[in-house]
Amino acid sequence: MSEEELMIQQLFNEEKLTDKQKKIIVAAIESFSEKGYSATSTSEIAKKAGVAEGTIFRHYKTKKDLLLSIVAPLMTKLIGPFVVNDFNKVLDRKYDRVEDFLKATIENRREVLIKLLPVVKILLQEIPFQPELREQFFEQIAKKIFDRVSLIIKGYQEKGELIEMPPESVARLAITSILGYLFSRYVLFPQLEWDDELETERTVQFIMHGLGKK
Amino acid sequence: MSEEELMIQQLFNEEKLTDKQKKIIVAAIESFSEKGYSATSTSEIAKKAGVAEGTIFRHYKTKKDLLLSIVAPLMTKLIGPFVVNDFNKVLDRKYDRVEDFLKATIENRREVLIKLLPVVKILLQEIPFQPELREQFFEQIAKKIFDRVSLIIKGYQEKGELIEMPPESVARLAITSILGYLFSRYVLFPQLEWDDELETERTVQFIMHGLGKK
Amino acid sequence: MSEEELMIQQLFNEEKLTDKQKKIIVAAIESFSEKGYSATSTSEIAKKAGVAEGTIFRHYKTKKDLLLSIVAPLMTKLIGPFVVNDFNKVLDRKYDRVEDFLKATIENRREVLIKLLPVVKILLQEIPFQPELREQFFEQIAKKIFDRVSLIIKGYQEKGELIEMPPESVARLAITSILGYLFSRYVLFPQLEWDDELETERTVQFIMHGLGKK
Amino acid sequence: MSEEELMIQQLFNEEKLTDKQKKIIVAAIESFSEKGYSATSTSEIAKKAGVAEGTIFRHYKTKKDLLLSIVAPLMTKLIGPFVVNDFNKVLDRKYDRVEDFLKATIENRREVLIKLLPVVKILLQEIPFQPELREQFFEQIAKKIFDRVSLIIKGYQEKGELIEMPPESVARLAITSILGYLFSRYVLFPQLEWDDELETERTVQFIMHGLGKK
DNA sequence: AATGAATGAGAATTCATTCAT
DNA sequence: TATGAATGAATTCTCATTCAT
Repeated sequence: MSEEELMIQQLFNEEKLTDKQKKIIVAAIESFSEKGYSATSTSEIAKKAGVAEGTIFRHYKTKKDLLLSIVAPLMTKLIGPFVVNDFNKVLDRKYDRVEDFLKATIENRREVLIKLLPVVKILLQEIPFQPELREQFFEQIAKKIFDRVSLIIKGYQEKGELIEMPPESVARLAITSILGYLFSRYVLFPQLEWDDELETERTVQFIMHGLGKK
Repeated sequence: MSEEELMIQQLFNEEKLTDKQKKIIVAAIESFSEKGYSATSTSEIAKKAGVAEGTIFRHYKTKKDLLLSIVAPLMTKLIGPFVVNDFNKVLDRKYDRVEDFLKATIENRREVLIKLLPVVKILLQEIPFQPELREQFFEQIAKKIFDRVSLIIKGYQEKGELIEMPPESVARLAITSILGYLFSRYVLFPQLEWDDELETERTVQFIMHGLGKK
Repeated sequence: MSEEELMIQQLFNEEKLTDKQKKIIVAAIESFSEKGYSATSTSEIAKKAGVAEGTIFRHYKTKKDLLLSIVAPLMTKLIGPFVVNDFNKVLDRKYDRVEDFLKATIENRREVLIKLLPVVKILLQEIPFQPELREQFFEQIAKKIFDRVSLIIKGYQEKGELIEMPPESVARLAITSILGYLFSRYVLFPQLEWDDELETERTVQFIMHGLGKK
Repeated sequence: MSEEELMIQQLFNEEKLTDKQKKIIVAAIESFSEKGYSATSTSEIAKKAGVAEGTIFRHYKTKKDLLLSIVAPLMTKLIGPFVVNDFNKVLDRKYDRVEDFLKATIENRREVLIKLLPVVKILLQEIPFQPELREQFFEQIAKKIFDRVSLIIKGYQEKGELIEMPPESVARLAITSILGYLFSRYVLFPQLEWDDELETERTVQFIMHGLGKK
C-alpha cells in the first residue's frame, strides 16, 4: 500500500480524496497499466478496490472520466521542473556546461518516471486513442517542453557549446536519446541490471560526441 | 483499395487469402490501429469489411486469433534485411563507413515502416498486453536484431570506426536514435513537413559525432 | 417561485411543511409532470430542489410515498365544490336553468385546473399504473361526483329541463363535453388563442342543444 | 396467442417479422400497456417473450426504438378510414344525413380501437413524454383528421344540416363526444355492461340535439 | 434535521461466439 | 463457404435507499 499511497500523493497532492476514492484510483492505475484501459472493466476495478461498483460512478461520471482524472495530473508533473527550475538554473549559469544540464535533466526526470511509471504507461498507451489526452499532451506538454528546450539550446549554441543546427532538430535528437534511455531502462528491459550512473554518463557523452572515434 | 491491397501483399505474400479474408484483414487493421484491439468489436470489423459476423469466425477462431494473424507476419518483415542483406554487405565491405551503413539502414527500414505503419502501431499497442506477442517479439525480433547489430558493431569497432563501449550500449544508443527519428517522423508529427534526406543525414551525423561543437 | 408557492398552498393548505419539504414538492411536481414518475430519479429531484438526496427520504419513506403525498390532496380539491357548494345552490334554486349550472361548473373547475395543472397531469398519467391511486380516484372521486351529478340531473329532469335518459348516460355525455373542452384548452392546444367566454358559451349551448340545426 | 397475432398482423401487415420478433413485440405491448414504458425493463420483456435479452437489441437498437416501432404504425391505422373511405362516401352522398356519418364513424373507429387498445393506451401514455411521438401525432394525425373533418363539417353546414359555428369548434365538440364515449366505454369502465348500439345512438343524438328538452 | 458517501440490485446495452440454414 | 439470427455473459451506468456523521 505504501508505494501506491506515495504515487497517489505525488499525483493528487492538493486534492482531498476520500479513502475509497484513493483505493479506486490505486486499483484503476494498477489494472489500466496491466491490461490497458479498454480491457479493464469497472467491476474489476471495484473488486480490486474493495468498493461497490456504484461507488466508482459516484466519484467519476464515466469510466473515461476516471482515466482522465488519473492521467491528467501526470502532465503537470511532467513539465514541472522545466517550468520551474531548469531553465532558470541554466540562465543563472548553474549549468555552465551542456553536460551538466543533461545529467541533471536525466536524473530528475528519472525519479518522476520511476515513481509514476504505471501512470506513464497508461498515458503512453491511451494517447493514440483519446483525443482529449492527445490534445492536452501536445498543447500543454510537448509544445511547452519543446519551446523551453529550444530556448535552452539556443543559449548554448550562442555560447558555442552546441553545433549549429535548427533547434528543433537538436531538441529531437537529444530528447529522443534521453527518452530512449529511460524507455529501455524502465519499460523494455527493467529486468536487466543497469549501472545507472554509468549509462547516464554514456548517454550524455553520446549526445555530446556521438559514437564515432575521434 | 490499392494501398491496403499493397499492405496485404506485403504481409501475406505467400499465403492464399480469399477475397473476404482480405477484406476482413484490411478492416481489422484499420479498426485496430484506430481504436485499439480491445476497443474494436468484431461486429464493427464485419460491417466495415462488408461480411457477415459469422464469416470472421469461420476464418479466425477467435478475435485474438485475428489479431495474431495480422501482427505475426509483421515480425518477419521487420527483421528481414538484417538477416539477409545488410550483414553480408557489411562483411563484403559494401558499407565501408559506418555512415553508409546507417544511412542504408534508415532508408530501407523507413520504407517498411511507411507501408506497414498501421500494423506497426497495432504491434506496439498490443505488445504490452499480449504475452504471446511480447515473447515472440523479444525472442525472435529484438534479440535477433540485437545480436546481429552487436556483431556489426564489433566489426566496426575492430576497424577503429566506433568508440570502445559495450556493444549493447552502442546498439541501444544507435537504435534509439534511429527509431526516435522514425517515430517522430511518422507517428508523432506526420503532419509537419520533413526534408527526409536532410534529417536522415543529421541523424547519421548525430549518431557519429553528437551535438557538441568540435 | 410565487406560482409554485401558490400551488403548494392550494394543495397543502392545512399541513405544515418545512422550507426544504416545499422545495422537494415543487421540484417533484415539475419533474414528474415533465418526464413522468418512473422516468424521474430522486437524485434529479434532490438536485432541482437544492437538497441532499437523503433529505427526500427523511420526509418521504419511498419515492412512491412522495408521489402519493403530492397527488392525494389533489383529489380532495377536485371534488370540493361539488360536495360543498353546487349541489346546495341547485337545490336552493340558485341555478334555475341548467345552462347557469353548467357555466358555473365549467368556470370554477377551470380555475382549479389551471392552478393545479401539473399535478392533474401527474394524476392522469399515474392512475393507470398505481392501483392505490386508481382505487382512491374511482371510489372517492369519480363515484362521488357521479352520484352527486346524477342527483342534480334527476332534479333537472323532474323540472322538465333535461331529456329523459338514464342519468348515467346524461352525466357521461355532459362531463365528457366539459372535460373535452378543458382538456383541449389546457392540455392539447394551450398554445392556441382561446376566447374562453365564447367557447364556454358554445360548450354549454352544445350540451343543451347539440350541433343540429333546429 | 391468436389475439396478439391478430394485433400484430393489424399493425405490421406489410413488414416481415421473424418469429422471435413477433414475440418481442407482443411481450412489449403487453408490458408497456400494463406498467408503462419507463417502468418496463427490457429483461422483463425478454423473459415474457421467451428470448434472450440480447435478441431484443439485435432487432431494435434501443428500448425507445422498440417503443416507436410499436406505436408508429398505429398512427397510420388511426387515420386510415378518414383518408380513404369516409370522406368520399360523404361526397358520394352515401351519408346524406349527419347522423349516418357519425354512426358509421363511431362504429368503424370502435373496431380499430378494440383491436389495438393496448397500443392505443401506450400511445396515449407516451405522447406527453416522447417529443418524436408528439410531433408525429400532431402533424400527421391530429392535423390531418382535423382538416378532413373540417371539410366534412363545412359540407354539412352548407347543406343546412349543422349549425353555423367555426368548424374547429364543431369538430372539437363532436370529436370530444365520440372519443369521450369510446374512452368511457373501453378505458374507464370496460367492466360495466354496455349496450353499444343504444349508447352509440344516444351519443349521436346528443351530438345532434343536445340534452335539453325540446 | 440534514447531509452526501456508499451501496448493491438492476437497468440498458454490447459483444464474442455459435449454429441452423 | 457464407450468412445473420440468436445467445447469454459481461459491461457500463443508474437508482432508490441506507447510514454514519
